[in-house]
Amino acid sequence: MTGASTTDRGLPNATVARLPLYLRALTQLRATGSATCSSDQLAEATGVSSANVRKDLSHLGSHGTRGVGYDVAHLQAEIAQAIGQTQEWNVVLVGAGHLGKALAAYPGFASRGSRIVAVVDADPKRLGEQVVDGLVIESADDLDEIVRDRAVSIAILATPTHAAQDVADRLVAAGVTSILNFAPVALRVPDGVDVRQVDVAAELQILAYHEQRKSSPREEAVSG
Amino acid sequence: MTGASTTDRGLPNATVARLPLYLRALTQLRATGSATCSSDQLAEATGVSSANVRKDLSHLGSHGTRGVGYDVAHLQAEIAQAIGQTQEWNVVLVGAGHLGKALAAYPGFASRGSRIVAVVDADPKRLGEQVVDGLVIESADDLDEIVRDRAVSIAILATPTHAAQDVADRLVAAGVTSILNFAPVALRVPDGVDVRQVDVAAELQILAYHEQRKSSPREEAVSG
DNA sequence: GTGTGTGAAATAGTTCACAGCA
DNA sequence: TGCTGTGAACTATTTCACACAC
Repeated sequence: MTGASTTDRGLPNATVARLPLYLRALTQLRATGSATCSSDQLAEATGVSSANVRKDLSHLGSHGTRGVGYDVAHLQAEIAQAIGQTQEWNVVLVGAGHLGKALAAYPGFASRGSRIVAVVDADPKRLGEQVVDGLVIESADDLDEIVRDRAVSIAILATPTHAAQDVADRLVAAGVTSILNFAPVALRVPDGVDVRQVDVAAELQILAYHEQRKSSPREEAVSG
Repeated sequence: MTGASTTDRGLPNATVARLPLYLRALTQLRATGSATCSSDQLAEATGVSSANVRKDLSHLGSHGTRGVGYDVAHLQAEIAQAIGQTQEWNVVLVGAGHLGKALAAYPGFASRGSRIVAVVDADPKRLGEQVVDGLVIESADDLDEIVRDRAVSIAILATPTHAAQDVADRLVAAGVTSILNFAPVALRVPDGVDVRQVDVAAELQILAYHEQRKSSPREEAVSG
């Protein structure tokens, strides 16, 4: 079976996770003036195999031209449509510590479909502080109002670990249905709410595992 | 086939990616004074299914006790061993912008096996600036020396996008064999070098895809 | 009873390899 | 001739379900 039933428009998760990469690559290609590109070029630019690129794009029902490749502008528009980049998504950022401020200042969101419309923090001492042009730290008590008034559906959680679950509960109660969580804790959320986890220390631990294997002596042919 | 041949000690990648979660959960359990725990408890704490927990742990050749569960301290030690947390890993952080500084200040690395031993930046104006107790921004020109003298094998890349590939090349040349890359670009590295990618904007785009599906009208039973 | 360990089944994802169209 | 689109094969991962040890 194909991983998505005939009646729903759903793409395989693995494909969805790669669409942003293709979009990035296409934007670059477009800037260089290329009108078309092959699956090999996209593979080169994204680190995905070319067969995998073609399979992914075929899930979009996309139309490349045999012998030629894909029309860059057209494919870009198709992917943008598929992942909802035809609109901007309003995001609330919770937690204005070092990481929160760094994320608030990150210039890469706007060009990729997301806009941080509020930064909130629980610490009264931080209220009113300007983190970046047009963004002033607001009170976490106003989350409900902010989420509703500014049509927020996505939140970034950059709070201390101990506060994360509580904040998540309040975000969900206020109507947020997607959370990007930087706190190293598994959030419990109701069905219908998506959580994606970014755990930098865990990433390093995964790398450490492979490092350890690289340096340990080869052990082959145990029995033959 | 099992995904790892009999002759190599390798764990499935999916399992490796979850070991840090189990370790985190076990550390917490230990703090609460629990001497043993069941796969259900670990499942609860990590968001992984209990069957999956048991399968993962069985790959370690781990010994739980039927009817009882796992010995928390013992399992913790076994996982720590498996992912190389019996030693500390020295990490160089490249790029001391907002994100780099936030990462340098992050307190969660030390307790999870990694230590940032240097922060470097290409901007001469930043040299000498103290980012955190004991860490002063050094010149990117000294990367070679730093990597060699401080036994660094893992690097965190928090540079602007346009500089990332160049820095990666130099890191690899200096002997780094694992890179955690925050720049939104697919790094080209030789075989034997591991790269893990963190792309926050892409994460938001993935969430946006699911948001879009939630709000769009249900389309079911196309034909019957 | 209780909860692990594990084959077997089910599902998900990737790669192969080639027909077919420009 | 070049490159897409895709069934089929392969590989990876998760879930099931239950024998077995405590």
